[in-house]
Amino acid sequence: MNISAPAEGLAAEPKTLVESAYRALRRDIIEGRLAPGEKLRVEHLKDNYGVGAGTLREALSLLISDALVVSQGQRGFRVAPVSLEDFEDITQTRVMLECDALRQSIAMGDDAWEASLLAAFHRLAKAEEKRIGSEDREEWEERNRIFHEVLIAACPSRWLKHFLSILYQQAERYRRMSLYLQPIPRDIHVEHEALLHAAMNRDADKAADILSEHIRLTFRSVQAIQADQQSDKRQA
Amino acid sequence: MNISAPAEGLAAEPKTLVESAYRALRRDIIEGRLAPGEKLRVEHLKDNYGVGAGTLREALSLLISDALVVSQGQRGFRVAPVSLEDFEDITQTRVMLECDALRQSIAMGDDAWEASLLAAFHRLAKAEEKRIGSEDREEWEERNRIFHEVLIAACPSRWLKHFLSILYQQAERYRRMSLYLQPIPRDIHVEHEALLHAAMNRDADKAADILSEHIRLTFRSVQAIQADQQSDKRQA
DNA sequence: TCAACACGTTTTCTCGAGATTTTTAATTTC
DNA sequence: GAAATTAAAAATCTCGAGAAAACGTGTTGA
Repeated sequence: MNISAPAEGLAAEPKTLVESAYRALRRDIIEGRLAPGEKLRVEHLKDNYGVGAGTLREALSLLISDALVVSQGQRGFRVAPVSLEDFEDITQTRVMLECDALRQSIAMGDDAWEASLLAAFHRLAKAEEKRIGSEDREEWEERNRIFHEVLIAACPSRWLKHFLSILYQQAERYRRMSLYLQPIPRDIHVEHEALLHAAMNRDADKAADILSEHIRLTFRSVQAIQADQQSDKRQA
Repeated sequence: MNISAPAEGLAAEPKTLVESAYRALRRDIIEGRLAPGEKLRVEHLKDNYGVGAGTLREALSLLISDALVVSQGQRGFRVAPVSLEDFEDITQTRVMLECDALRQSIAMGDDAWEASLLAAFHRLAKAEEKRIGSEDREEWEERNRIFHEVLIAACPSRWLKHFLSILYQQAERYRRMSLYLQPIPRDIHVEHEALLHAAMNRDADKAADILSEHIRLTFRSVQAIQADQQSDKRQA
């Protein structure tokens, strides 16, 4: 995720094979098709993604920026491992940065920002309705990301937003493990709605509180799932 | 700067040519030998660094993680541009993150941390003495980096420390423009000493205040230099 | 004078093959 | 039987050459 990437996720079409392979790999890692810790053998993967070895190596190098891939000189590439400890760190860091960014955004957002926030919420709500029946998760994921992005869009700090985009991506890996088997009952739509209203009312304290809880709840869900799996193992 | 890099900057020897080229390029960018905004032509640079084209491309891809290089598909690589606006953003973000990390570090640091902090300060002080006469800036730069790193070393958040290492590197680019022509009189040794004592006394509020000022002063120095250059231009 | 176009040059992007290093497996030795 | 040694196999790392795109220059036409 380049810091100079176009804002608001209006990702332009990939112009090079490196870019295509980078995106395909990123998707496969975030969505779990490439398992955490898995070895990424260039000679094997280059066929899967239809590019040369050098091109694939370059794509993997780019994924190191996002901390989705790790490399240890002379011993190749691996999918970045996951751990509950890491997700807790991601969650806490994200709460701190995203609340700060949200406060700045609420303080500085203008009418156009309010309008795009409403629009993003509406698109998300529509996807939430559709999501009930279908398994079209990707659309909801995309719109959820954009809603969170627009919330902090009026924050003027490019670096804050850059770091948050990395953390969001990291969190998505974990979130995908928990969202469809909800050990903690939650109505995400209601959470988003409360967030929207607090932001529109320029109530920074309330918005930050809701956002904190919103982010932390996902961590607790993943935590609960892991606890379940642990006790399952013990019984078996 | 890989997040899984060994802590405390005990950088192991580079094991691959990619790693060597990466470090050489990073150094040349931070120290200004490769100018901000400059085009990085692979065919030309590969001779300078004594590696093949593919290898150099990979090194450049790694530098994108650090936001020291930017690329626009099909139009090659460039050294990341600099601007006062960007440095102000870096400064503010760094103040927020580094103060938070420092508070956590002070809260959690044990005896071993205190010892390594004293040691790092001592090494820095020695380098400061030597620096008066000589032009051996690199040693001081390295020890200054380590002192700041050790200050926050006891903070348990790997992500916070990862982001801070990126911001520190960015700030170093700007700092190198200002430190030897000091438009604002300052005694950096005294600042570091006050920081050390506040940390050793576990006075988090005071330490955070000093650190904020310490980081902000560098920004004001660069700001003053740019203002001077502007007025010089106007006179000429 | 300016804009648009075409051509040649430069640079980027991409691939496949060869040299090192790591990993695996079998063999030997205590 | 276990540890150490050795050799084969696999994977990584590296380079140079060819295809595609961008850039600069000079020409043409209104």
